[in-house]
Amino acid sequence: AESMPPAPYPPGTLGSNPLESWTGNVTVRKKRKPYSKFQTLELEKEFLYNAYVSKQKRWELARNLNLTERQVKIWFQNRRMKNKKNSQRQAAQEAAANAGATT
Amino acid sequence: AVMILRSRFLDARRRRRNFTKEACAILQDYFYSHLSNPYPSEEAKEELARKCGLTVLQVSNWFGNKRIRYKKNIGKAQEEANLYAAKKAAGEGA
DNA sequence: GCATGATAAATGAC
DNA sequence: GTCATTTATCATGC
Repeated sequence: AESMPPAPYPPGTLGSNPLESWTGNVTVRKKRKPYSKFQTLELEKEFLYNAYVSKQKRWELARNLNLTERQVKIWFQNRRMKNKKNSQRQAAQEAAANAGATT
Repeated sequence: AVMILRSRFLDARRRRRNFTKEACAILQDYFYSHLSNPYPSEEAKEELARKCGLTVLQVSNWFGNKRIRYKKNIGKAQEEANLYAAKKAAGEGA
């Protein structure tokens, strides 16, 4: 089975080729803007304290870093995913090392 | 200066290596064979990863980059790549 | 000098 | 909340 494309596809508004309907992503999304070094460092410091930020803390961070609460929330979500990904990567490397050592 | 040293071993982008031609051929073959829905399932990704000697994450990255970069080239020379799968399939059939 | 792989913001499904 | 994505950006290969 195949995965479903994540974005909603309004009917009839897609590309010319019916074979490639997935190319018609009509969602209007904000352009990605990298955060400043200061913003990233402050967020990282708070993430080190706890991976889940309270609403109160989120409000303070948003105000101090000139971000929206939504941006702070999403940053922590992405940061947790990054953490998990790195953990899995490290675990896989260790498993490979052990497999090589046991032979 | 400090951050440059930090990222030098933390960032995998520094360790980036191009995939082998065999791996790229396998990935492109799947991509152009599923142009109507180039979203491989987790199982398909694992199989592609095994055949290509890559990780599932690398396969996901490749399809993500391929989809967006294919989309940006529609109307240009990218459509010529459609012939890639078509001719290959025809060649195998014959 | 761009092609390419990996990552950082941002969205949507569930 | 997670998580597979989209998209722009980054860093590298050649």
